[in-house]
Amino acid sequence: MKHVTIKDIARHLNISTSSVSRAFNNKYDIKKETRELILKTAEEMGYVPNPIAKKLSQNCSLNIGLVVPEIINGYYSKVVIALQEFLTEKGYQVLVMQSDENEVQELKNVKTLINNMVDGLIIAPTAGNKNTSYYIEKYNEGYPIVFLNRVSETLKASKVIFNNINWSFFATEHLIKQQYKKIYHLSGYKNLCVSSERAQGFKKAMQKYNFPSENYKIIETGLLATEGMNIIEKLISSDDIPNAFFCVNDMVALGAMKRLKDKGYKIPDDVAFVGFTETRTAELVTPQLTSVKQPTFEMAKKAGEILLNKINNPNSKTETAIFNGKLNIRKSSIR
Amino acid sequence: MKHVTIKDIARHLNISTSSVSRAFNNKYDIKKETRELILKTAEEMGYVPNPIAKKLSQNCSLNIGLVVPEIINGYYSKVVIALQEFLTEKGYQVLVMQSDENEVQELKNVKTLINNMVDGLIIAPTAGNKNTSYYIEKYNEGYPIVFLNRVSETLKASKVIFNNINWSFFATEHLIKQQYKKIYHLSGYKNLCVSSERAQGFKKAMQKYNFPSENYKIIETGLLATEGMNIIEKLISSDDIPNAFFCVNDMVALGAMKRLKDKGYKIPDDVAFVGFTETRTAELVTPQLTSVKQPTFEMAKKAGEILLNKINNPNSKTETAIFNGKLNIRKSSIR
DNA sequence: TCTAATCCCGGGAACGTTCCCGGAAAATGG
DNA sequence: CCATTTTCCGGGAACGTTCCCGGGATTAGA
Repeated sequence: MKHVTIKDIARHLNISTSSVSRAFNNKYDIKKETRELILKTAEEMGYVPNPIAKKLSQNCSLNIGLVVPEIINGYYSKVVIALQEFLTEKGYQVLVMQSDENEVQELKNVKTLINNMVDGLIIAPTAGNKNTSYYIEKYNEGYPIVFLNRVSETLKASKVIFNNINWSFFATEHLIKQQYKKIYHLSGYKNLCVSSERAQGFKKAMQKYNFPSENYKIIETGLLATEGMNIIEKLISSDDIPNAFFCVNDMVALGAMKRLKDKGYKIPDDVAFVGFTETRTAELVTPQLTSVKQPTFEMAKKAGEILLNKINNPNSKTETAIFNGKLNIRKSSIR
Repeated sequence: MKHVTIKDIARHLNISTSSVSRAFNNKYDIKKETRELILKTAEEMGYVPNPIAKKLSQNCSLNIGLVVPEIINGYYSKVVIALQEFLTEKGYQVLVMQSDENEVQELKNVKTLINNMVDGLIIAPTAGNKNTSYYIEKYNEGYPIVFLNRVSETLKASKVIFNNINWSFFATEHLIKQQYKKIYHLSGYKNLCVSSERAQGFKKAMQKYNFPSENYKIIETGLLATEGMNIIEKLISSDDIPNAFFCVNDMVALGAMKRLKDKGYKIPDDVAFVGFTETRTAELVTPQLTSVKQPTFEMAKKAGEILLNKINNPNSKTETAIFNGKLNIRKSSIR
């Protein structure tokens, strides 16, 4: 288990450690032959560079911190994978922490990561803005941070976001064109920007198509399937079921759909559904769920690119990337 | 952004760096008052220890490598979270890599992690055994490795596994007791031990209850929903649909169920379903899917415990933990 | 042929800890 | 009061790299 080091190679070849180091870092001031000799004997001696020593001497950790709300959520597990792949290839390691939709936990995670000397952070914040000011402070101090997905367009920091307003507008428009006359929006937490943006898009569509205010409604629920179920219970008991639901995400849609089906409603004949942030499950339920697909991989990768750029080039400008998606129309929303 | 170090504190208090180090590591040979003084001024000066230097000097990385087939799979995202929580609390960091059900990728991941000097590895191997011999070799050299979930009971290494045989026996028995007379098992890859174990459990039940061989069948599919869908197509075209399916996992069950529903079959009246490794979706489809729930968190945590024990106590014995689960009976399998 | 530039390489400090060793001061024992 | 132990602390090497500095050898320029 004893590791062979740069010194062993130097001693073995009777040269200096500097030269060995130079050979590995492909520096200019080394003769081609000696470089090749060093690499060859290093290979033979089974040398692998010690990343920890390297980190200490260059004082950077080559670690990137990633904070997401919930890994079990398919969206964020894709984010994790995408960044994992992208950053590993660039020589970085990714430390993932989840905040469980809890601001206190989130801040704790970020501080843990900073204390562990990550070279930069990618954060998909939870609802609420209690921590944002702290992050912005760090960001303004020059600490490389990129916000992903859950952050408002007005935030003054590098970020990668989805065009929620437009795509929830399109999703709603689709329902309108299918001639559904009474449409409710099941919204997420009010203080979560993606929720409010999606609600805005919904409202915009309602107004553009002159829906009378008694024919649409925005109901705040949450992000979980159970919350979709609960709201249906309430609506049924107050006999207030519309023709169609546009939901803040697939989970809420699936929960609501499930409960309505159990109560004997026919989907989409009695009630139509459109979700958001397409999940794997969307295609496994009956009827299949119409949903807005986001380019998750691309968004995550972009966040990685912006972050690395900031790390390698500290006074690079604040960057904002806004992505568009695709409305996958399935049986849950067509007559 | 300049970090304050142990030396700064030493200089400021006019003491040695050794003492400062001792104060932080709570070593015995330091006076209580000086220790408190040091901690206090360190706090005031905003000192945070540099983990990289610590790692170098103790030559251990305090990193644990975790290799899973697929993070997007709900089971493994739970594993990731559980280990993340457990190991972070113990002062370790977790580096997660996914192998995408690909042996080559898996080996590459493991080697990357080893080169990055992880102190130990937790591996949930993909199907096939090409890499296992390499891992066992490392294990026998004393490298701390714990296998999780996907590994046969006969493997001579520390491992945490689920009692697949018994619980697929119970699941099958449940279908038998519901009076289903013709039951097929949709199995995963043949060379994946969890698949073959689950098939064994199924067969055991069939034999115990004296099912004639024309009334049961084991069909090899895969682990994905689409594979469940495809097999149904085939069975329908050869007019070979049984009364009940016991499936290797929920995804296959959900795919198969979906396709049967689309073709007009009633679940569970025409065909019943039981899955395995309960997913979130199990409760969102109609009818809800009966499934075997595994104690994922506990299993992952146990793997972490065994690993840490091995790291801190290199000649600790090989350990095997076998877990049991629970059959959650829902509408998809009751008359 | 002499000077200046270029090319290589070695020496050694630095990164921020831990930890071993030895010694001074204090406490203990008789 | 002296010898011995205990308590506490400082010095400095070590961990394995990188990187700056300087100097010798080689080449280029006239």
